[in-house]
Amino acid sequence: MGTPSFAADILQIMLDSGEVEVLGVWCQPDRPAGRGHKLTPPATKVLAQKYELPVYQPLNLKDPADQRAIAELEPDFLAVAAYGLILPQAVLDIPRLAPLNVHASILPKYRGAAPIQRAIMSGDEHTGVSIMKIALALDSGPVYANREVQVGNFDSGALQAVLARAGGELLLEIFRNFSGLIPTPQDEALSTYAAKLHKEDGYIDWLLPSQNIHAWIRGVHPAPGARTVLVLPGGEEITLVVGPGLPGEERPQDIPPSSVCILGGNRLAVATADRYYILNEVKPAGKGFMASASFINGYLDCKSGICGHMRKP
RNA sequence: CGCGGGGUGGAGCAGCAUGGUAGCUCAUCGGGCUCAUAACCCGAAGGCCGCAGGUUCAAAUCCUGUCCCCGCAA
Repeated sequence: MGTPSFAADILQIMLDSGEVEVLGVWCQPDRPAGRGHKLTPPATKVLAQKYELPVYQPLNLKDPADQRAIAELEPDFLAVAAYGLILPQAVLDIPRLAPLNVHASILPKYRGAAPIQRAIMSGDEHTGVSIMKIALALDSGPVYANREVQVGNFDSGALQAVLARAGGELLLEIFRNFSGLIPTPQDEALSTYAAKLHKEDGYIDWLLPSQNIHAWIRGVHPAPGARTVLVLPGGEEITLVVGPGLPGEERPQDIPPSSVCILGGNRLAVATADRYYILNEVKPAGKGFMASASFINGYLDCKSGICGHMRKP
């Protein structure tokens, strides 16, 4: 049971293993999405159909008929990842062995909707995946196992793929050794909550040190995206979404933070509290991502010195 | 019928309301300067202006149709 690509990646691992019999796939109903509001199927559904697996898309799982449909399959496990629905106790009681959830953090830290992003934004050096028995309260069940992953220089999109793989493999291990496993209750006192990200969370504060900015941008990339507004000397403003870049050389005294400069090698840089932050790619409003050198060529007049400054949207 | 932006030499853009020599910043190639360079100077190549019709003496520019791309929102 799961809906977005994180869940689809894990499902793919189950299918590739050949060790698991997937009885059915549950995901949220197709929703109008994308340009023109075309009805779009979730990632897991697309994958399930490719393998001709039965797909179920109930609005919720409160209807006894939908619950019965699950029960009739007589599953050993329920494996859930980013499903986006609350499972009633009646559903949790169905599997013969256990209802399991793959969560992209080392619980009890980062319960909730955006564990990957929040871990990166906080500058954590590592995070991971946990697999726990599902309880009624959000992400609170006792943990069977977890696996750490280095955050490194990943952004959320890339780290999600890494965590999905780790989660899938861990899930397989649990399936294999389930009879010997005893889950460990979470320490409630240590729990933290990773709230869903909103667009405003992507607004960059250029007055922070470059490392914090670097972590922040990677955390919110690619969704909801790191946003800022470039104010040109003439007063014209360009709204930008920026991709992850790199901290650069130290900021000279006479360049105030949030100034935008072009450094040697045609690099687009923003002054922060301590260093320059070098932008690799940038997306002007209404356009796609482009190399920052291309942006300079097409949008900026100046070749050196301060070419403008950034402000929050 | 959700809202919007765009298709112009390899890249990113300007030009289009007031039709009439194809522009800018890069990249590329050649030459020069320099101990040297991603710096600087000089020069060159490279475009049927998405496609199809229409209006006109004349269309990148106006009109119609068509294809493709992208962003937002969810």
